[in-house]
Formats: sequence, C-alpha cells, structure tokens
Amino acid sequence: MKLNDKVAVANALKDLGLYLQIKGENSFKTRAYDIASERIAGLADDLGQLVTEKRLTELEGVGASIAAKITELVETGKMETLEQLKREYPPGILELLKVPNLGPKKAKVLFELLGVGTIDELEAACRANRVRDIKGFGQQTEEKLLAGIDVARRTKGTGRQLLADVLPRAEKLLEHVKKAPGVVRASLGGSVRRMRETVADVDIIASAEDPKPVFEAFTKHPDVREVLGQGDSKASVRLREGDLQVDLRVLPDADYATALHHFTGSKSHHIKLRGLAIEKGLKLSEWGVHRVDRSDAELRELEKLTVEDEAELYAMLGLDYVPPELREDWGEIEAAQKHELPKRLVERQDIVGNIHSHTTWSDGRASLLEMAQAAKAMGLRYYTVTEHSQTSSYAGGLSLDRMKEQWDEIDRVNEELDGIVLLKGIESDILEDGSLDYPDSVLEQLDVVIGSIHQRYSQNEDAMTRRVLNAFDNPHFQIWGHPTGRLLNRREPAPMRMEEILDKAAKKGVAIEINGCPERLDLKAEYVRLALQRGLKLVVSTDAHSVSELHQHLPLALAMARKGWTTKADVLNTLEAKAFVGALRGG
DNA sequence: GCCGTTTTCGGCCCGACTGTTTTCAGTCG
Repeated sequence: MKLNDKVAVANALKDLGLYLQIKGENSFKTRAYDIASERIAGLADDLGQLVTEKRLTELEGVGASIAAKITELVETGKMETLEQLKREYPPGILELLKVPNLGPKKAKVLFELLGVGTIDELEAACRANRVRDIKGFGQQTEEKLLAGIDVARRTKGTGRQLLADVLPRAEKLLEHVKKAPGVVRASLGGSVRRMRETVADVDIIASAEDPKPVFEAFTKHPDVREVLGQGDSKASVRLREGDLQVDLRVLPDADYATALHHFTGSKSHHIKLRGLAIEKGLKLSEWGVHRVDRSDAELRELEKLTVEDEAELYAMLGLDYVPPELREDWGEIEAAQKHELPKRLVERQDIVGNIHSHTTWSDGRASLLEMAQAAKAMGLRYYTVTEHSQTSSYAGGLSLDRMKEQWDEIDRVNEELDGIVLLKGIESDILEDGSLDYPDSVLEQLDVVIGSIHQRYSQNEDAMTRRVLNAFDNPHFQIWGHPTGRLLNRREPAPMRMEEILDKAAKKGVAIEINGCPERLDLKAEYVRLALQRGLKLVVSTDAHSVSELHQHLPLALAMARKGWTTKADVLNTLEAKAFVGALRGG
C-alpha cells in the first residue's frame, strides 16, 4: 500500500508529537515532530518522490529518525511507533487536548489516576468531583474544565471557527477599542491578521499610556459574555456569539510595533526570527528588541532598541518586510533574506471583474439585474454569469433551452446597464467520467466556462484524479472551480493527486479558482503556492448567491490569494473584460 | 528529535497569567 498524501503524513507526525507530550517526553523532542509536521504540510515538492529518492533529510527539521518514520508510513501505510501509542492510550485521548486549559501534563495525570480517556469521561469525572482532589488540581480547575468541555463540543471538536464568522466580530471590537480613552494605535493580531482559514481566538493589540480605561471599555462591551482574566497588560473575554475568546493587550506606544509583531505570529515564524536575532547579537521578545551580551553564562541586556514599526523590525534582522499573511514559516524568511518576496501582493483595487456567481436563474437569491447593479456599485467593470448546469437539478441547473433564454436576458441587461458588462458563462458540473455537462457546440459559444465537481464525490484518489485530468482535456474547459470540494469543519477535501493535476492544468492553460465562500476558501493558500510555482493563472472569485455574498466573499478569496503569495499579474480578473476572455481562450 | 564556520554533545524562543502553591508548574500564544 502506497500513501502519498502530505496531509495524512503531517497529521500522523502531529499526533505522534501529541502522544509523546502526554507520555511526558522532553518538549524539544515533541516540538521536533511538530516542526517536521508543518514542513511536510507546506511541502512544495512531491512527497512520494522525496521518499523514493531518499531526500527527506534535506528538509530542514527532518532528520534520520523522522525520515525513517515518514518513509515507513508512505511505503506501508502504517507508522509502527504511532500504532503502538494508539494501542497504549484510549482513542479519545488526543481529543482531550482540545479542551481549553487542559494540556498534556494534566491529561496524563487524569488518564493515569482516573482512567479518563475521552471528553465524556472527563465530564463525568468533573461532575462527580473526582478531579478536585488530585494534587495540583482544585475546585476552580474542575469548573474551568467543565466550561472548556462546552467550548470544545460547540466548536465541533476542531476548536477553530471560520475566519469569515470571526472577522466581523473581531473588527467590531477593534473599532470599539480604538475609541477607548487614551488609545494611540490598535490592530488585530494573531491568526486573524494572518488570515488563516479558521481561527481559534482573536488578539487585539493596542497602545496607550494608561491601560486601565482601555480594559474597562473592552470588558464592558455589550458583546462580552464573561471576563476570563485580567492582568496588568492583558485582558481576556469570551463573546456571546460563538463562544469566541478575545485577548486584548495594552502597552506603551514605544512597545507597540514589537508587541503587534509578537502577537501576530506565527509561532514558527517567530522561532526562526529569534534565531536570526541571536546571530546578530540581539534578543527578540514580546517586550522589544534588545542588544545583548551572551558571552557570560548569564545573558546581559545592554540596550533596548527603538522600533517604530514592523518594517523596521525586519530591517534590523536583515530582512525585507514580510506581510502578516505570509508569516507561517513557509519559506518567507529565506525569501526575505534574498529579496525574493513578491514586491506587492494582489489587492482589492486590482480586481475589476466578478467571476462565478448565481442568480434566481439557478439557486441564487437575487435577479440578474440586481446582481449586476451591485457589482457595478462595487466598482467592478464586468460580471460573469455562471449558473449551475443541467445535472445539478437540485440547484436549478439550466437546461439547454433555459440557458439560451438566459442569453436573451443577458443581452437585454447589457443594453440597459452602463459601466458594467455581463459575460455569458456557466458553472458546469464535471461528471463522473470527466466530461462536461453540455455539448462542445454549446460550450464554445460561452465567454467563460468554469468546471466544478458537485456530486458523486469518491474517496478513491485515483478515480478523482482521473476525473479532473480528463475534464482538462476538453478544449473549452477554462477555470477549475472550488478544486478540492472541501467544506471547512464539515467535509474533507476530495482525495486527489494535486501536483499531477496542477501540472496538467499548466500544460492545458486551465486557470484555477480561489473560491471565496466562507466554508470553501478553495483553493487553499498552500495549494495556491503550488499553482503559482507552476506558472498557473488564478481567478479570485465570489461564488456569490446574493448581493451580500458579493461583498462578503471577495475579501475572503483575496485573503487566500495573498496568503499564497499571489501578485496582480497572477490573477486573470485583474484584466479588463476583453483581455480576460482572451486570456481564458489562451490568447 | 534536530543541528553544527568555536560544537557529534549540549543546547534548543520567550514571557504572562492562573491556580495551586509557600516558591512553582502548567498552559497558552
């Protein structure tokens, strides 16, 4: 059995690291598995090839031991060390770690003393007051664990909520903090600022002389359900909506830049930066950049350096500025050293056309005219009409006759509206054998053809891969819509050999969609980079079914594009309508 | 477990907050 799935390998390494934490292994050892896991997840090369050529140890963070374990997993489908640990502990033990305030040390004690191995068993033990008597635990811990169990369950076990759900709540609170007495600067930080597709909590960083009135305003906001804790520089609250935790840090303005940087992360980005700081005789921390003397056993701080903004901080380390979305240790630090980061990532103002959307002709909720007017009001200059195709009857997919009726309406609206052009398109199902849903004689009359999979998802990687590869052979296939079909927190991406598919897309001139539906965000950022490395063109799309979705989805699609290092030149709908259609036709 | 232009052994990023302690361990980011 061959396994060439980066996500599966990365997850196995991550789980192994977690088991070792519970076992009580040295934290540097467990972190090594974490680092290796991230390295594999963000890998640009083909994993199977690296294994075959025995080149795994060339990856930073992968040594002989982990390389052997990866090889074993890829070649046999199993990793014996992990299997052993799975036998040693109950199957729900890793779930326990998703409960807030419960880490590996406590989980180990709870398992060894009380036999707790699942969230349900933990709840029972807490309710029976059996936890409070353990040394190092207490009544408050027991109560916190019960509250944490609620949170873990409500967030569907992942502990992470959709970026799209969190972002508006976070921005609302940020605006509130900005208006608090004495606030000089304030920003979102954390994974929200880095535009991760899902986030566990929200960080806000603010500067003010006196933090007290800022905390006062923050904790009294009507959206706040409870105050989880408060110190001199930090307050944590939980919001009514979505049980969302929000942390606010308030510091003097002189510390703002380094604090914002610190609380933006990511953790692995920082660990690497701190290594660079050490090489330069500096110490980087939450509290700023210090020149230090490490010649004695005791580290001595010599002077604190002023840092006005994040760009200055990167410059001190000999790096170009790294935009927040890129701070994941996916190679951005090395690129910043060599001045090879994209000069400017794609921005909202670059996008001039809306691609992929639905109206009342299929399953949308607004008319063609309403959608087109809304797109025009957003400053867009063309709008691509792409209803569902006939096989998607559940979504009102268009029969051939209905499609031709719609063309008449498109022509009418085009005459009626100035300043925006409607393009005729379709979101055609990719059928099980890879064919599209209409004959070539119809497809060739359209300006824009998106091909997407909606039905008959298979768990067979080979079948799914062949289905897409076959679809690309159709000369009218232009854009691959929501490629992996994943639904965040609901449906895993369809199993496919992505590198092979992207290679063929490059050969056939197929463009790849970045779909801005909150649950899709598909293609995801890691794959966007793989696509760009092959010179593929992208389409930043809304897949809007209503006017409000036009507004909501575009920034989300852009966020994924930016996170994947996309520039304006990589995105086809930065071109004017005529050039856009020409580019799709391979002109 | 990984890594190395002083090193193949001995380091490994750094600090705040909480609840349990009576000087600190665990968790989190």
